[in-house]
Amino acid sequence: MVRAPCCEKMGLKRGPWSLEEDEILTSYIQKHDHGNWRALPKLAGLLRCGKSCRLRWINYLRPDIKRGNFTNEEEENIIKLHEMLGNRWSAIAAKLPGRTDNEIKNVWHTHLKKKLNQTNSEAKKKAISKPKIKRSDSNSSTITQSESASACTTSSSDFSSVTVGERKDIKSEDIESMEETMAVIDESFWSEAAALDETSTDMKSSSLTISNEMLPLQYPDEILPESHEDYNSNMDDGMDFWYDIFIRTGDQIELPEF
DNA sequence: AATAACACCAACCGCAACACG
DNA sequence: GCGTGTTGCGGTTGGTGTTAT
Repeated sequence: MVRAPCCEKMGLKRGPWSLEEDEILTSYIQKHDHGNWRALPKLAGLLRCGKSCRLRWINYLRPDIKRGNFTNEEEENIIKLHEMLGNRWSAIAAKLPGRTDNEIKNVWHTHLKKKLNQTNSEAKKKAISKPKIKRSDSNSSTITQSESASACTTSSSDFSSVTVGERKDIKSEDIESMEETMAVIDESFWSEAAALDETSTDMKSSSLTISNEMLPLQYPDEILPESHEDYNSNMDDGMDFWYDIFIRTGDQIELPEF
């Protein structure tokens, strides 16, 4: 069976929809439901292919579509969902009532991708001056990057992982052990840390002790990569560096210059 | 004022998955 | 299990509006 030629070859109309066409399609679907999309245009009296009608209805005419700009909350949700699901726009749209996959895809390519890249490059710059971390326990030596890398494989529950430095290859077993305890502190951590440093009256040096109040800044568990493959795809999609220093409650961080 | 460059977004295309006989 | 038709999805395109030169 040969694929049916689409629209133009069949003498059907293409391009932007007129108000009249919208009205015809809307009133037909309201009366009869869409049923078979392929048969719909003929039944409704439209010179369009079924595919085009379906798209128009789903992305524009459906009554439950939310119009207007995306709120910050929606944008943040998209970013988080994209980290989790990748380019599965329909799955992302399913979590955002009133928004279509096409709209989300557009907003991702026009705004969020740039926004994320900008955020990452700023974070990269900040990461150049790495903070020193002092352990609060008996062997309170400053943590080095190699130490932190080895900490990756530990599953000690009182550790939180923080990212600092360039991307490294991480084995899938490392990911598994990290998933239980891993939390990534992102740019907001450093800005918040800086703000704390500025406002704190008893803080003489530019250092910060990790306290429980800071824990909510950690990445929520549900947006961690589900698999090594997901992890890699996230990395390829702009999240191209992770800090790899591990901190825990009570640790003291000497903050970099801001 | 003209036009080039850029940004946005609706619509299209091709493919894969699914449904059904 | 296979062939065919339909639907849904993600990537891409191109028209239009806006901003910069």
